[in-house]
Amino acid sequence: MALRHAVLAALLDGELSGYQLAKAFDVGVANFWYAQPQQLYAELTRLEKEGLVAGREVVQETRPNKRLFHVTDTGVAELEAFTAASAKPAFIRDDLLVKVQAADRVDTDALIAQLTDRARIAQAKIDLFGTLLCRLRGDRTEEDFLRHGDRIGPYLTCLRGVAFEQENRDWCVRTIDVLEERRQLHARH
Amino acid sequence: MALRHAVLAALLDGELSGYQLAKAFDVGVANFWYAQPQQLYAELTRLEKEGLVAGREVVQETRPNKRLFHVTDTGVAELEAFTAASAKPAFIRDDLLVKVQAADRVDTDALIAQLTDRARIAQAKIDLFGTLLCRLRGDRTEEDFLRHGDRIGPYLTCLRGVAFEQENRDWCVRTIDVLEERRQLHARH
DNA sequence: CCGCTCATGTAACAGGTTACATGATTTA
DNA sequence: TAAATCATGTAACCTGTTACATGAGCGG
Repeated sequence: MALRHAVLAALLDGELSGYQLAKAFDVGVANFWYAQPQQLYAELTRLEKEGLVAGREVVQETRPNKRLFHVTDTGVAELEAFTAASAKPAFIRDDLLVKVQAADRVDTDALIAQLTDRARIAQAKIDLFGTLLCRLRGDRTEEDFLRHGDRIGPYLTCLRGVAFEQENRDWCVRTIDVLEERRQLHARH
Repeated sequence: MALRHAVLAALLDGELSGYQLAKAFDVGVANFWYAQPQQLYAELTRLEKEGLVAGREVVQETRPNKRLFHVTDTGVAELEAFTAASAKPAFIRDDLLVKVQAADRVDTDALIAQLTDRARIAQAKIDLFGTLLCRLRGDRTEEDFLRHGDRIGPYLTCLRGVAFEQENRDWCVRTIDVLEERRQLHARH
């Protein structure tokens, strides 16, 4: 069960409702973990039952009531133990790469379209993460912030996200180039 | 069900036994998909039942007999359909990044050790993929191979793997630097 | 003789995905 | 008036992981 730790790590930045947490898992947290809202609601319930997070009801008038959760001391201890335990190597599972692996035997038109799309999405994420990084470090330089900032965890993971998406985009563009050039060469036959 | 397509794509390069396929999923295929041997044996059985791959028994004397599988025409058609369908965006799920997200609140010693380890593993993969790329392109230059080679799918995915692991390694090293510098600053208090 | 490679699986369990469900308010 | 946002879940299903199981040959 690993989602729980991602939730705990995400909640370190402050109280969040299930809904807000789901939003966080759509942007910044998506750098290191992906989860659907349903999973998060279920996980929050479990974590609360085990005392790793605590929630408080917030009554709203124009909106449905919500419950804001924060990490308890037990929760922090759990994160501590998790961090001390050795991490298993991360692995990639990407449909698009499977398709590229098969590129020699299948129609490349649809593939090029998907690579184009992926490159566009990657660029959007790069832009998003860029503004996120600016917001996190405020008016300090990156060096200064990383040396003296209070909360650098999210910044570091975001740096990783930017690098990942840049590489993602560049690889897509390169692959599109290769496939298109080959298509032209093939057409001349 | 996506493992099936990864298996089909991996089998495009030639007949493989379940055991050999497991080896492939440990090296080259690991660039785009990860799976355990048990999964592969089960998946091969299913794929054979559905006629997407076909196996033939190879009797061996000094070794246990094995069954070599290849993709059937139906299997290629399935891959074709899979490639045409739109890919959902890939996502990352990495324990180590969760730990870095929480880095401000937990002990960093164990974390630095894990980052060091990860950097080492990444470097090993870079080296491995480097030799793999050389083997795939033979004596041709990369440009030449990508333009005129028969089977560029595995090469392209491997390029992606190299870029990913380089970025991985660099980010680990950078993060270690940051955490160690902060530790020294903190120690002076 | 111990551990590695070849070679293939089963069974129980944990975890994740998809589909379904509800309902009020704000914005275009 | 249609769509998006806020807010929370349940249930069925699919997938993946962990543990267990077997057995022969080869190399140090």
